Amino acid sequence: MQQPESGPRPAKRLRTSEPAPPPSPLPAAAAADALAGWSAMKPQPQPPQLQQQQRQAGSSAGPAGPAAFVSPEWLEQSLAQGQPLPAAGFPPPEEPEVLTPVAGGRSSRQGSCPSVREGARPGSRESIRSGSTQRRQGGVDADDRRRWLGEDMWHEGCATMGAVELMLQGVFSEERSRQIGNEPLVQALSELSKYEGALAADSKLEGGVELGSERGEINERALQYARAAASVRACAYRLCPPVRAHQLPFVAESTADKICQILETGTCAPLEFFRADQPVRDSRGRVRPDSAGGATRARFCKLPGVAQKTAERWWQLGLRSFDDVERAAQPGGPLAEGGEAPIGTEARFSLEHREDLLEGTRREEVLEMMAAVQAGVQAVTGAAEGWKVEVVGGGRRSQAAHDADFCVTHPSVPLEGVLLQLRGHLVREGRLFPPGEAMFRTQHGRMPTHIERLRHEHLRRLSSGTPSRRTLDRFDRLHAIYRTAAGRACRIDVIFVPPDEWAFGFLGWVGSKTFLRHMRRLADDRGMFLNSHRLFAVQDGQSVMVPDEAPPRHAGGKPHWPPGWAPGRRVEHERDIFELLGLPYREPHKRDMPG
DNA sequence: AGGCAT
DNA sequence: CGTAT
DNA sequence: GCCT
Repeated sequence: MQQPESGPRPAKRLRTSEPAPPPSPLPAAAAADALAGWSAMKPQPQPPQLQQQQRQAGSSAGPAGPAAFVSPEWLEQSLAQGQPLPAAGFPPPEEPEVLTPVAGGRSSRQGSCPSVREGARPGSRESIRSGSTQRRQGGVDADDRRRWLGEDMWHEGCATMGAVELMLQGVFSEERSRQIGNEPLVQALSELSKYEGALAADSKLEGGVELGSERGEINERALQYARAAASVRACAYRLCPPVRAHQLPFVAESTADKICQILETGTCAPLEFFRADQPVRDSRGRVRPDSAGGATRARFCKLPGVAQKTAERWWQLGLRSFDDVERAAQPGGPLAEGGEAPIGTEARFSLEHREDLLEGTRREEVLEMMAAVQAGVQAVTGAAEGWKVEVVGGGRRSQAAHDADFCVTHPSVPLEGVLLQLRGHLVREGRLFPPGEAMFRTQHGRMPTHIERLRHEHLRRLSSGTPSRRTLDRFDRLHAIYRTAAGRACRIDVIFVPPDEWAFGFLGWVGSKTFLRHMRRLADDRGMFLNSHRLFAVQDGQSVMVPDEAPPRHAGGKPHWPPGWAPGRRVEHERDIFELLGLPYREPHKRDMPG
């Protein structure tokens, strides 16, 4: 079948969509009932979900009584949300506020908070629509784009590009965002994303048909909060209320509301409910029963070897803390061998060493591990010179990281088999906890045929929209637990990248995850396919490597060599990939889009 | 309404 | 089911 | 939940 060489490709996934469920009971009425029923503290006939929520709110986090020590903000937000909020996030008025709205941004050319515009009231239809004549793709008009990006990053093309490309013009540095004053807001949105992400295992039952449990399905709320958090991190001025919908990319009505609440009170309803392990409500005001336990489940997910399904399992067993889990894993408990949900080897180890593993990896430990990897590859290959061992992952983007990631290559020594030798070496040296005791996963031997497989993957995606079955890269890799000289346990990843794929592998392993999603979406928009191995395009129905076999594609999918590029030039550095995609280069510490 | 990274 | 950015 |  002949493939189109340019232009938008067909719909990616053919979903069998069920007819929409009948409209739910009036959300406003239900919400009013819930609040009235709660504040009056009188038992009224109600749906079981509401009763459950009230019990939880009253017993754990709710205030002792409606008239006691609640702040005006608490009352206001509870009314706005149509539900009583946990009181924890609403300190009495004399307490210092977490976030203090301050007029005027450091980088703002306007000299005052640019969100305050003449006449427009926050959140009103008037203010939302007022800029619509100017608005381009991405929902954000040119003036707002320019203020969001800042003068240094702004250029003419920014006025009309799509939202994904616009985002990639930004600078994503936690340090910069902190200096501007937006980092507390970034952290709040990122926290929401993590709670939503921890719930991703929940299967949504609609019309009796299970949705969202298929592999590859995503949690749209987690994704959206991550995008919004990234957008705020790149914002060049200090955000202060009122924040309008479409004032910055990936922030529309719903998120703008939450941002205003966070800026005014330090928190918002879903955040407080998640923190209190209570179920949150969807945008239509309906309780999402599967969202109970967000904070506890997100904490469980931090253990290596534990993800959404296991965390949900533990929550449903009534486990509420690591101590609970530890007790349940004792002989006779539900998580013991022969129990109803036996804990895995990796999770058991992680639980035991949680103090080490949850603390994260210190700088000197990263350097210790890097030296061990460097010495290890030299020892097992006998090649003393030429090894390149680079810190990647969060440790490359910033100082703080939960684990240590290393990309390894050599210009002439064949990498086949080196991973297995290194693995054995580090175990013999006592530096890695051995298999059977802790996380110890390796992938090897997938490299020899990987390019042809990637081409097929690319074409299959293009024609049928079917996503690849396997989503991780094909490099030889090791995921394990390292024992430092001081005896601490640290998560370590070692990835062997062949020299001709170095730039792609390095880019893919430096991340961040959210940054990569944006880059790969942009490649897709351009009719290309980007992964940790290569950049591909389609030509004559074939998948071809860019730039080795074909020029990159630009807007409209047209083949076009960027300045400085011509047939024969190869990708050597990360910067080359940015150029082929038509993006401004960003150093790793400026790719730190939060997740 | 379809798509959301690989 | 968990693994990576 | 936001963008196209």
